[in-house]
Amino acid sequence: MTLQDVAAAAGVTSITVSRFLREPAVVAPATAERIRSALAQTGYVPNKQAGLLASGVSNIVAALLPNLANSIFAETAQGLSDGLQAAGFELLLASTGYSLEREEQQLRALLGWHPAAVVVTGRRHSAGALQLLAQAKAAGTPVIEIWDHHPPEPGARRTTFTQIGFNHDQVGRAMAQHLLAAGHRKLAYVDSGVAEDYRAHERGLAFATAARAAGARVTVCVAPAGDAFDAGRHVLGELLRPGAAAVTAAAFANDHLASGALLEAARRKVAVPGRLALLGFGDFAIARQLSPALSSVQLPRHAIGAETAKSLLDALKHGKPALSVALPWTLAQRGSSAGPRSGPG
Amino acid sequence: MTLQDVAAAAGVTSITVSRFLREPAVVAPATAERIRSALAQTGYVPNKQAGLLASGVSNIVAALLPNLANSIFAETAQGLSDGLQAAGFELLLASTGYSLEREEQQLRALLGWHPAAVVVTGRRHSAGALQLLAQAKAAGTPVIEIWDHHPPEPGARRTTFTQIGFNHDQVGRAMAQHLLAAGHRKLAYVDSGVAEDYRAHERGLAFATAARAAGARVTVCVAPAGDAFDAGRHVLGELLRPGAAAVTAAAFANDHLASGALLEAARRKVAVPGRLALLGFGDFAIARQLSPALSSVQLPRHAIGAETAKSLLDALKHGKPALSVALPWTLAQRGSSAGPRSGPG
DNA sequence: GCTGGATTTGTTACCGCTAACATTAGGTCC
DNA sequence: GGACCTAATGTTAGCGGTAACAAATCCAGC
Repeated sequence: MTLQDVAAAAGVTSITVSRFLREPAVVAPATAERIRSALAQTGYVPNKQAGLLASGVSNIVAALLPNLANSIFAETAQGLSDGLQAAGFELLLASTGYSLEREEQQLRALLGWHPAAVVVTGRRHSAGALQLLAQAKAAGTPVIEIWDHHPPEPGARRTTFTQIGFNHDQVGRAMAQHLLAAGHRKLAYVDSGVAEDYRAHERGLAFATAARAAGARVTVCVAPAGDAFDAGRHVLGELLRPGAAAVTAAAFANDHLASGALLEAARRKVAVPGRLALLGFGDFAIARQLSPALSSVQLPRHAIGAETAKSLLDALKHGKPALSVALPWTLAQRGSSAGPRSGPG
Repeated sequence: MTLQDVAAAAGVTSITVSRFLREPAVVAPATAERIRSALAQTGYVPNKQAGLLASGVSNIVAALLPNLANSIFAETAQGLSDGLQAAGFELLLASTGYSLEREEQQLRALLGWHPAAVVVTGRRHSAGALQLLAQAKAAGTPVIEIWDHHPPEPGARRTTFTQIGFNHDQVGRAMAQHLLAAGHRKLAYVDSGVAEDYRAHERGLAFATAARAAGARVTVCVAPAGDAFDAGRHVLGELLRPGAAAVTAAAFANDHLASGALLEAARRKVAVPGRLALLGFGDFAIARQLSPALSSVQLPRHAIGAETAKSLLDALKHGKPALSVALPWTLAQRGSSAGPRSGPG
């Protein structure tokens, strides 16, 4: 079914149907009616390949996220999707599984659709991906890095892109300060098992640096791969092992790990926060349901997507580059790290 | 950057470059080398719109899921994606938010890409969507309905499509039988707040029918909208309210609701399963972490996607229609509904 | 009744790529 | 050494739509 078929059925030429579809007002009422019925009768579905190719304008936004299963990025995708759909844009999603190599592959595939804008997660990319992005930016395609908002590294000589997200160093420091303020001096940071999640690693680094600067001792450990709850349970066991350096508070790379630890603590009848304070990251739905409720860092998950869509649409409309935005986050103190510490440190 | 530019840089015509990209072996080694360097130098990215339009073959599979944020469908998407990517197909994903109207909209948009196959969730569609799907099927495009595997309804005269999933009536009956076998005679089924999730509703219906047939009393209630854990907590309060009909076991539309109820029971020191047995659906990661662990129905979440990809690729390769598949599920008995009931029913 | 502008529809070329066929170059065989 | 095959590359047309311009129709105004 092509425009030609519809046109034949309506007794006009294809361009008239094409016009009717894009701007119904410009065709005569009688013709419009004939076209409308021809359309209904043939069940015509416009071919986007042909349309985009001919018009040269794209209404596609390509977005790359580490994964879609995790609620953390799914909400961002939702925010993006909502904002774009309202403006008539189509969202092309792909996931990288936290692998830079896969990111480059997927990016190459997505660019083949000639998107109007490109959204990638984070500011670390393979050399090839970086080149593709720089090329896209040079060609006037807005490129936005989301989930990060960091100043450019002094040494690095690379193209910079619009960033919409927050500063993970700041979050790491805030997590340390929160536990320090409660009187803890023997801390642990539990990194995620996903080695390529450099943002979690950066938070850990900032956490450790800030805590050590304040005179605290920090143990950094890495959660095992596999189910994150189980990994958290396992880590709790490690932290409390008799031979291990005693810690009184632990911060985690994400709420799944922290929840696992919290549940395991309950099972072992380890007092939280009395014996061990716990602090998560991401504020997943389960976090506030546990008892004690898990303290966690609330992230602008949806806002990152919504803000990106807004910024993108603005940039496309006015031809100006999109502006970087630092979005707010908050550390929600709940039972698992409640109040200043009273017992012996 | 078009093929022409690359061809000019390599001193050949565009068709030679086009051939090189699709089948490098057919161009002379010396030419191949020149093309390779021209490719690298220009940073050429092929235009898929043009390629698909010209060749008339599509490597796109369009899939519609209720949502992506929920792990239940995200895993299916992952399974689909994995299987298709390996075969060189691209997955075009869209979500419907459980709305038939949005499904039709999205379907219309996706069909504009002229996909090689279409995947939709469930067997209930709007009249318009049904027409589009029938039309696609008539044109030789495989259409697969996932997450359901039910015989066609006797009265309905509609095109039937390949189904890959499981029978929700069976699951509902099994859930009832599980609780009946433990001696429960006062049951409740807690439907999800998403009115359009007809699969949950069907399970509830089958649950109630089977239980009543066995002489049990069944209360069906609907969880309030909003956070599913909170909804589950709320429902538990309702079930135990003094005025309410006493129930000794409750089955839920999903594990989030059930987990909320389980956590609330713990908070209220209501014995589970002693005073109230709980049974979820979906086997979310959190389910087995709670104590008592939540009994739940384990679903072939990933398998539905993987099997669909396999079936689809097979159908496309051999031109035969894809085969319907009923995938296995199991009811995992855990602490929340453990053992035959001993106390007074 | 004719002119001139507005309204409506049509014609032509082209977007970037590929299928099908055409051409050229290079080597083999008798 | 010319016919003949093979390998390598080029030419032409067209995928389904849209932009830009051209033509036809209609009506107001004098």
